Amino acid sequence: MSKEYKYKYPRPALTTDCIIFGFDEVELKVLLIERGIEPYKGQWAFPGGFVQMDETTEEGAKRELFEETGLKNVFIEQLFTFSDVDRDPRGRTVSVAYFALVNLNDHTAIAGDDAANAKWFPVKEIPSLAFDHEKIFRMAMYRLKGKIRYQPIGFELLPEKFTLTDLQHLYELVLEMKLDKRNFRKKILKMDLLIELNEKQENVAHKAARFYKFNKTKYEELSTKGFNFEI
Amino acid sequence: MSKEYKYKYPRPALTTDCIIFGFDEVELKVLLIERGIEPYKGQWAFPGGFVQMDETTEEGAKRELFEETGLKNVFIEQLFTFSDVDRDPRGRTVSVAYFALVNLNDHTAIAGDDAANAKWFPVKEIPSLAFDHEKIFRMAMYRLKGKIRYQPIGFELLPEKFTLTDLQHLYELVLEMKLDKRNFRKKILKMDLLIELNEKQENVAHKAARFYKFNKTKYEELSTKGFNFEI
DNA sequence: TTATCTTTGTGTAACAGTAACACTAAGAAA
DNA sequence: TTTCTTAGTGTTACTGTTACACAAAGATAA
Repeated sequence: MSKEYKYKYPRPALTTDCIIFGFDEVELKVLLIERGIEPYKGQWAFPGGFVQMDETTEEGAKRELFEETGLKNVFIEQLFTFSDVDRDPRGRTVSVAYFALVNLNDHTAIAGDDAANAKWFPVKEIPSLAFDHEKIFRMAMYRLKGKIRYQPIGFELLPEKFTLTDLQHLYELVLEMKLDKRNFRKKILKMDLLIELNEKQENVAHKAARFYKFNKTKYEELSTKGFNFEI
Repeated sequence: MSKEYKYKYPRPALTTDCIIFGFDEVELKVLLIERGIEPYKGQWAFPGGFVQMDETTEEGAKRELFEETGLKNVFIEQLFTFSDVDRDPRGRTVSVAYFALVNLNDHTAIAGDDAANAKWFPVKEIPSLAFDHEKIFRMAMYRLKGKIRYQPIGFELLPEKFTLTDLQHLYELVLEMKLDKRNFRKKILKMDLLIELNEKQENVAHKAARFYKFNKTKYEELSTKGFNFEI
């Protein structure tokens, strides 16, 4: 039966949208879904859906993320709430957007590889998007760029073990600027937040680089004491 | 007639809350409203209300702000969307919180002075608050503190004309730390964003300080060219 | 009219952090 | 064994930050 829920005053529909950034050690990508129905049928959009009555918007976004990628326990953060009156032609809809960061190499079977209508797009090759999702995307990029310098969120995009060159490349990619190798290493190592592993690259046609991992526990300890991460 | 609006799926109610910071050259304050009805009757809460179908959440927050303070054209910014399932005992309610900055000296008749149930509280003397408003308040304070260093939002709290000592006091108050007078002046003047006025304090029992005003136009020009404000 | 009080307004030197820059070492492939 | 590619490392100049004290202005009180 339809039209079951009645209210004294009209209410906007409430949805979440999830901007999922993925990094495969080469490119920064976002996950888009091809819409199968009108409006905007055939166009690409961020995964998202209605907020249920028994979940917070963050839980809703995590649920969507899991449904689309099979991933749990990934970094997720509220981005912004979009509420333009005409942003959805079907009727008044307010959307709380979240952005998530995942690594594309650790997890072999992340949706988009199999799901026919989901695909990872390099952030430099985004097609035109449905609804106000281009606006949402610009904001997500801006936030990522601003945030990566002051919070150690870059590690969320890298695999557990990474080389300093990997890390530098990621920063160069996101910040869209070249960084000096020696200065970058000096700075990041001085923070003393990386654990040097007794492991090196294998099967590379040059000197093998050492692997490191991020010391999250130490970071959390330090940041309660007022330490500020900064690249 | 009631229960007029019907939907196929249940929808949370959508509200805005507005954390209005005011500065009177001595203290930093926030505007609170005493609730006249249940739930939380008699307790204090941030002004807010339901989002209408023909306005964005930001327009709704501005409308509330105008209704409570009579102020228009003040600085306002989205803070966060709060969506805990049980945050309102009357039923599922999601609230988009905004924070606003106003100066309490420029405008003589700002609500709270007359309206019996609205009052400015120094941020160090906030009573216990209704709903999840204490959580909202903590977040607003944290945001203000973080943001004032990297964006020239402090000027929104000061009158048009202010002395460098006023500005320094505001920063000391918000950042909760003492700043060195000479270094503070050097830094702020080097940015070249203040216009030195040919006007000094009057009726003060000591050497009169010069007035300055913020060059907003120049800041906006510079920030498009990549300039970053920082104290 | 002079002394006192309060706050304004200013410079310098030590120090810390940032930016610029090039070569040797390792290891695979030819 | 030579070549190729990337890893890994230090020093110097420069820039910005911190720490710090006293004379000038101007109202008020003696």
